Amino acid sequence: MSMPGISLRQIGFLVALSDELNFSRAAEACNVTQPTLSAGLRELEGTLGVQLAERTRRSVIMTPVGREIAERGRRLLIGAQDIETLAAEQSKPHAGDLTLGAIPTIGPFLLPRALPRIRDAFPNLRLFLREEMTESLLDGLHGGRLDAVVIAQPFEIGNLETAFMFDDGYHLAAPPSQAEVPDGAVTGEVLTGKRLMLLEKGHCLQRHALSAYPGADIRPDESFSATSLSTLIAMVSEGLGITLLPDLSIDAGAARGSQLRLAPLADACPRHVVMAWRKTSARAGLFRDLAALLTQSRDAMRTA
Amino acid sequence: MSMPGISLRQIGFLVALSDELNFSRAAEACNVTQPTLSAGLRELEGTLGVQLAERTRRSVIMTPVGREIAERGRRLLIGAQDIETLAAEQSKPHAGDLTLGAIPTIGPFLLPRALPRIRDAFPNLRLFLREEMTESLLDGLHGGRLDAVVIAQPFEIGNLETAFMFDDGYHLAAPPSQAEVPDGAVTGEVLTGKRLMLLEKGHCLQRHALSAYPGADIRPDESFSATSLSTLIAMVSEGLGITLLPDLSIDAGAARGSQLRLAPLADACPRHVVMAWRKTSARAGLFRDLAALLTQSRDAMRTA
DNA sequence: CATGGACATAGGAATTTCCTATCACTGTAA
DNA sequence: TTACAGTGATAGGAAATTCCTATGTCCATG
Repeated sequence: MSMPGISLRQIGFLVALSDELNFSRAAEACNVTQPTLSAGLRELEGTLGVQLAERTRRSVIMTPVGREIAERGRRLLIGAQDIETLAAEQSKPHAGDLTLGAIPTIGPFLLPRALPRIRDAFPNLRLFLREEMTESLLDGLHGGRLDAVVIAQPFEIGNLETAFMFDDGYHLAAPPSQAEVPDGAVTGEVLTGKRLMLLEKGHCLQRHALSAYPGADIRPDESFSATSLSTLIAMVSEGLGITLLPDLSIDAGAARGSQLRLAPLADACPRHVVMAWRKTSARAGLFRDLAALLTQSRDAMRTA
Repeated sequence: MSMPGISLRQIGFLVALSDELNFSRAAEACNVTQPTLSAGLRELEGTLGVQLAERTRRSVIMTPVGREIAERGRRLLIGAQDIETLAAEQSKPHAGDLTLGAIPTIGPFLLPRALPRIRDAFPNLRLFLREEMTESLLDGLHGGRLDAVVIAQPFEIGNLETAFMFDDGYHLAAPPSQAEVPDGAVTGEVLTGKRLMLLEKGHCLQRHALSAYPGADIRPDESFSATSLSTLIAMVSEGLGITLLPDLSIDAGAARGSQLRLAPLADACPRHVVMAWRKTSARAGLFRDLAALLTQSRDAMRTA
């Protein structure tokens, strides 16, 4: 294993530059001055023997190799940080910073309830929470911006490790006026031929809700799309249509105060809510513990 | 992406130490003096905040974290080297050093014939060849000791990329005395109930030959095992038993000069010979080209 | 034409690196 | 027991590197 001629610092410069496409901003991101970054990149180009970025006076354009190397470099930096994290986890288990992402149809209903429990179990953990849609979460995970994410399967997992947390079924939500929705539990039959109001494109709930009854003739109401579950609930209250709401959101009280008719759909295919992280992550143990805590929190909401 | 506190150089120290378990030898491997490595490792332990190695006066023992971090570090170094290789490949395509491994039942018969062709096509490539058994080759590949390997499927590929090269069938090889083996092509039936002499444990040809006729009652001759194909051929010549020889070795003239009776087994399941390399390798293009050249060389042997 | 923002360059101070020389210790062999 | 060989740690200083400030040069824009 011969010694590398390049340094992580220089790789960091390259990655920052490929993100910012601007020497000064990249330098700032690296906590160095612009000349330092400039020299560092020049030296990297020297040792590698290839041009990594085209500098015109006005803009920076990465060369194809530059882009490729920046991408590999990003993975390298993540690996280096994993090593540091691993060491930190070793000396102070379950402490330090953790950036956790969650999809908007789960995060706001689950995490606030779970926070006391988490704080209690891991008092030295500083939790940074983010809500994004699945695709963005997975990007962030692979790019090192996020450490772990809470998402709903089915979805295309890449090179990820997952821990199952709980299944999340659906309630039918209809305006109080809509008498065709009975009180109490109903089955998927009431939905046949109906049009559902859904969240806007990109939310996995959209896709999942439509496949809650595989083969059934359930279609989206193309004329509406909501940006959040609370908007959706408001729209249903206004009598604009019906929708499926995740059980979790209802148990969390999202529909409390509104005049919805809610009926559990016991026979719907539930979503599988999981915690996911990079296979190479240094804190799989923490993530698994965290997943268990979130499962507990969800169970507590059910019985309450 | 915050800047790492550790350096590749220090990681290199750790990896070398975990390989050598001796500061002086590790230092030599890193081309530094022992005090330098000593200080570097101490500093690494300082920034990581964990002890990586226990130093007694008499020996070095890696701590569990030390081992884990060394393993991750090794992957990091490979990634860094891949970047350098990628850059080199960019500025001088298909040049530089390449360490190619091959199993002993293929390498010696294929590579010598192919060398002129390779030299011709890639005059700036310096090829280092190694012959090892499959398991060792795969280890070397993942550990960065080898860049690409030539092996025979089926086998458990890990995170590898492969390029198919050619199928390699079998000839039945028997002593000249053994009249039960007819001249000309034969089918698997002649083998039923027979005992085959094979290479010693670890050679994939052993396993492959026995499964050339799935379901057939062919068993190894436990009392013999050869260390190389030429030994095996000599043993058959001596009348000690019969065996299956790969077509490639015969076309390469391995049995030339011996008194074997050779009969092609047209209906045997052939081995699939492939080139394999790390998915993350920077020279997939070169490897694919090389595989094509080797396929050509093999075909040339057939027609000749 | 003046301006602001971009990246490159220069020079020097501060830091870091890394070597040689040496120490302190410990098993081993005479 | 003593001498020795081999281990990793330590010290000190020379050399190299790093990285900042200040400045230069070019270009697009108003």
